Amino acid sequence: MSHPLDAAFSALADPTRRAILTMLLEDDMAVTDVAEPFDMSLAAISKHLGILSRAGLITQEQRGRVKWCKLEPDALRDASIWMQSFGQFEAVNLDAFERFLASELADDR
Amino acid sequence: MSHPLDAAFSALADPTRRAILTMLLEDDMAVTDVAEPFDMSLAAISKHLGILSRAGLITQEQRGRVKWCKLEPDALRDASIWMQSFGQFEAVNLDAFERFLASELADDR
DNA sequence: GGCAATCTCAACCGAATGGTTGAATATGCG
DNA sequence: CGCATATTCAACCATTCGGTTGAGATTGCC
Repeated sequence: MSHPLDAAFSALADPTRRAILTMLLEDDMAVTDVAEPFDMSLAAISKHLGILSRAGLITQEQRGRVKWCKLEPDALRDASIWMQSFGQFEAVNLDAFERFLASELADDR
Repeated sequence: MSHPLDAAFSALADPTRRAILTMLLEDDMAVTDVAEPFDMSLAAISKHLGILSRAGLITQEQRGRVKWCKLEPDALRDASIWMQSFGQFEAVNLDAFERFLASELADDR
């Protein structure tokens, strides 16, 4: 799996991992807390986090005995940019999207 | 693999399939012509095309003994919108993003 | 009809995936 | 120290994946 896009897309292909990313959108989380809502072992979640980490979609920082997981959207952005090249469905560039985001946030608060 | 995003992302995870999509960006192609530049059997490419087709990323139309492959960017668009929601900062209202998309497209053409 | 061309099917193979369990390794706390 | 908490490691298992090969099934052409 040499190309970084391979890792990013195949990490995104799993619904558990996408759910984890969505959770991390809210806030950074410890491994145990990430695992809590899922009906699977902690070891399985630990593996999923490893895959997300190796794909660059999250980073993990050890603090004490707790490992904090943090969303890292750069790899997502690369994948997104790749998809943009199929621009038949959207003439949107990321800069425009960021301006959109900024205005959304400005409106909200 | 119940969720449509599962199929889309895991189809995109393979470099051969991404290359095929890029080729189809140029023009519709017959299966044999798709297979030509790759160093693998026709049957393997046929399988890849089946996966892309089941993911909704392409459609295939039989005409005579030739099966034409056509890029179908709707599934790509769904996946792209999902990813955009992770934009660098905060959670984004998808409805708002769709309105944004619509207005962008309206402006362009 | 006969033959080449186009594409899929079926069976097989090795490697990767997604899960399990039980043990191991740190770390924090009373 | 002794114990609970947090996380990973290692071995295992069933299933899927990405490829192969050889044999079909259609279709077009002379």
